Amino acid sequence: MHVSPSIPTLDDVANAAGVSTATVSRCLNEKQKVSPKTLAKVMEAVESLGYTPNFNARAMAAKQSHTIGAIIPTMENAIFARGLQAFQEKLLEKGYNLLVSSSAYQPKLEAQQIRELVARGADGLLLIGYERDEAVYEYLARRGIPTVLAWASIPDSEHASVGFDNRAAMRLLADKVIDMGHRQIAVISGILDGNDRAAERLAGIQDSWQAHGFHLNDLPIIQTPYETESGAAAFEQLVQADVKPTVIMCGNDVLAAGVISKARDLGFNVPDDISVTGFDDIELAKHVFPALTTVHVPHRQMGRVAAESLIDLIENRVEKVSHQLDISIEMRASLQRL
Amino acid sequence: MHVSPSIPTLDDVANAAGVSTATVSRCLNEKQKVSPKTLAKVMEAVESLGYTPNFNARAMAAKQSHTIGAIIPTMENAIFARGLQAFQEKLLEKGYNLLVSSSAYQPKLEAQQIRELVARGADGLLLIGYERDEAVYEYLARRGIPTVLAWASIPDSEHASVGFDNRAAMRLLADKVIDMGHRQIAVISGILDGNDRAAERLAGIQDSWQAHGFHLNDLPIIQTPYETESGAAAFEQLVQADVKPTVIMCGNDVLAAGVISKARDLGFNVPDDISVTGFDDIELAKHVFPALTTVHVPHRQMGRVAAESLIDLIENRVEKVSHQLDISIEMRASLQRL
DNA sequence: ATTAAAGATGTAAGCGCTTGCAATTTTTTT
DNA sequence: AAAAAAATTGCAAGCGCTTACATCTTTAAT
Repeated sequence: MHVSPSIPTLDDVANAAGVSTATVSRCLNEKQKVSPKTLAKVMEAVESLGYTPNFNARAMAAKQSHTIGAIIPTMENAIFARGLQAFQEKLLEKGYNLLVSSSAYQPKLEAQQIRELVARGADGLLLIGYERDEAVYEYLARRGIPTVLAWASIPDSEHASVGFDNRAAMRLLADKVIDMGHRQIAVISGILDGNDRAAERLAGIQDSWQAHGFHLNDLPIIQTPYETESGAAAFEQLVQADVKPTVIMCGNDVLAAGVISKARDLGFNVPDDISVTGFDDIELAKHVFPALTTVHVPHRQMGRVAAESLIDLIENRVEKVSHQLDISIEMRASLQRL
Repeated sequence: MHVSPSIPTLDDVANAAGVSTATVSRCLNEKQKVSPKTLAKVMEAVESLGYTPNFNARAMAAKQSHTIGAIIPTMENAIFARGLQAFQEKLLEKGYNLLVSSSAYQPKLEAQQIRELVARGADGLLLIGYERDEAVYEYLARRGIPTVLAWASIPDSEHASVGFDNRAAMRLLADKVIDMGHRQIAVISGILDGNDRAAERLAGIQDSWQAHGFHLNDLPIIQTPYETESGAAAFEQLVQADVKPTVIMCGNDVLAAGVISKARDLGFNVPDDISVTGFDDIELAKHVFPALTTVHVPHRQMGRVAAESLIDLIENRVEKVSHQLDISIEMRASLQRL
């Protein structure tokens, strides 16, 4: 005869220890409210039964889950990995758990995942960027879910955020590129639709371009998904133009890696024949050859600060604040003076 | 006056639609048991109230969560990203959700996360590798939690698994290396303790080495964490030996990327001066220069198959099976005939 | 038209936990 | 030693949902 594996509950522990369930619950959650001897008695019962609290029941009764949800556009490339890891570490340290899902850069899917995470009782949410349907923000506000937007910063906003100014950062890099003598710039951008970071970065290049007295019509731009293959394909297309670019500025490092590989395949020497720049400074950037000139983003710091801000929001109900982090330009071999 | 944001419940919907909560529940879960007109009525109420079911309550009442937990050693490098993304996609397709956490390669932490996920009501678990405390397996068995082990395969085991033979794969690569004339092999392995994949891979090299009549004492091995920096440091150490290696075989691509970078920094030409091999064939492998010879692992397929197996286990209670996937050797420029 | 079968809906008992309040015990104060 | 205050503990009412079972309608069969 098969006895189904019965999982011990609070009741079982209470019986074993000869106390009420309320007391057991207190032993688990507010030790200071319980006498040392009962605590010992109860903990022993917990041990011997191998009791683990049922999370769903606890969340439901306590109306809080000690869980934070994060929705990132993708797990597939390293853009968010490092920041998210730091985010999680900080959360664990503070007694929270992390639920991750990925939206595949699809706003619809993101909205759905937000509902999903809220339905799961997430105490707070980490979202990437700020551009999303107003209805989503309304939903979050109505539900009273503390939310932090990361990887972007919007100081004047009604939302809490931690990130950096994508536009100013990219402009800084573009200024440098132009100062180094480049006049034929081509841009490989991520898909702009629904991705404010990509849009800001492109705008940064355009800012610089125009500030230097050039015309937007003379700035070739290709929009393509954030994948190395796409970067490679875009490069192939760009170098067939009448006026060859002397530098390719990419919306992120992943695209740039694709460009560098493809350039070599096609017989270009980077940076002698053509320079390349990226954005993010993911690990890859140091290891492609030539090493990639890029914008260094303090991912780990961003993750940590985001975690702290979010928990502040949840626990202390502090005002929403925006943290603006500093970026820096990482000059490496892929960009050369003309 | 501030009205706290009150979240609509099943009751609210039932009232609004003029039916019982049971009926609303049926509309949401088993439409076919409800008449078309009530369905319409209820759905309208759901819409207008903006109702989202409370996940915790549902999981508790139904005793199943439609949630799968996965614990991976790290999110930080790309080793697991691709497989996990595919895993998630397949799960979503089948109506399941994924909860991810990372154990930082610490068995203790992993055990804790397992309990955590089980407490959260995970219907099943995806774990990496097979080497873990027997107590963990007992716990899982007692709780009756279907579990699939991935990134490793253990055909003769009592556990369901989907993966590949790390040992045989690495041996295949080592055979190739030796066949190409290399006699001075040095190995940079991941930390063996608590990481069966790393151990198997090392064993594969040793198998080949001995099969070719060499002595284990002549095979330098450095154990180090799976990070590019560690790979670089290990390389620096290895090339200071009396007999210089002609090839460095690395436990994974991340280590190998570190080696290639460092080698260039130190003035070595890869592969003319020294060859390098990796394992995994992550994206990075194609984009380092020279491109990395490595073992190609079908990560996406592994993720998909793992998802399917796990769901089979959960829904149909089928027997545990092991899926052994085929790997292949990806010959690229970093390995050269001697 | 009568009865049986099938279909739709409602009733209510939990699922395992937390927590306000009341009851009890212990400690402190007078 | 009695009274008051403080510290422990227990009681029991939910938290929002699912589902076995009972009840009521409708449809099919005789």
